[in-house]
Amino acid sequence: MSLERDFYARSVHDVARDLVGCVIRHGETAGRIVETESYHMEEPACHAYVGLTDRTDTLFGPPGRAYVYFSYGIHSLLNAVAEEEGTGAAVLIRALEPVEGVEFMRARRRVERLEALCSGPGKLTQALGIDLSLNGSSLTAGPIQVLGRGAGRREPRIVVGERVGITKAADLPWRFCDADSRHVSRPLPVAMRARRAA
DNA sequence: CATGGGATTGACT
DNA sequence: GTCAATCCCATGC
Repeated sequence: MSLERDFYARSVHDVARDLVGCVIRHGETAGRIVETESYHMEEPACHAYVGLTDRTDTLFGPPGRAYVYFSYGIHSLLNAVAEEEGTGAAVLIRALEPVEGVEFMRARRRVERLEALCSGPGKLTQALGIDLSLNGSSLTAGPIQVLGRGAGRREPRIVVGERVGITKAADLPWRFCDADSRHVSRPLPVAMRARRAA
């Protein structure tokens, strides 16, 4: 049921789109992915743009591993390494819909609202207990697992938008959101702003 | 070795 | 809408 290496050894943009609707699990907690972004070494917003360094080692490694890095001195951000070994590319996991272990998430996050638990890349790592020590770990063998969209589950309706919070290559449409989810992070993509659920 | 920027969040005006 | 917290890592002296 876990996604295998071949799933990740493809165009990082296809991987990002196809990860929406999949379930990510760590320990007692799990959530359904509702938002991702793709990053590729040929474009300056990607950490791998600078080439192979100690930091980007994981990005250039084999597909199907976790790239976890620290942001703003506070947050761990989780990515799934994609494309063949030697190509620096990864999918940033930006938001989840909580599925399992909601009380663990509430305890770690110290907030109650379901929509506040995992609606951002720094929030979901805190909720799932993911930190820098998991950088380079396998997503196919664990401890972090990624499960495919179950058979019979609906195909998510995907809205594409511009990536969030970057200053370089900010116009590329490499953000993928579940159009029907209330757990997508702010700011919402333009295509999701007008329609408010009744 | 010193410096500065960043794929964020939460609190506040 | 603004802004600070806080630390890893790349770069440059």
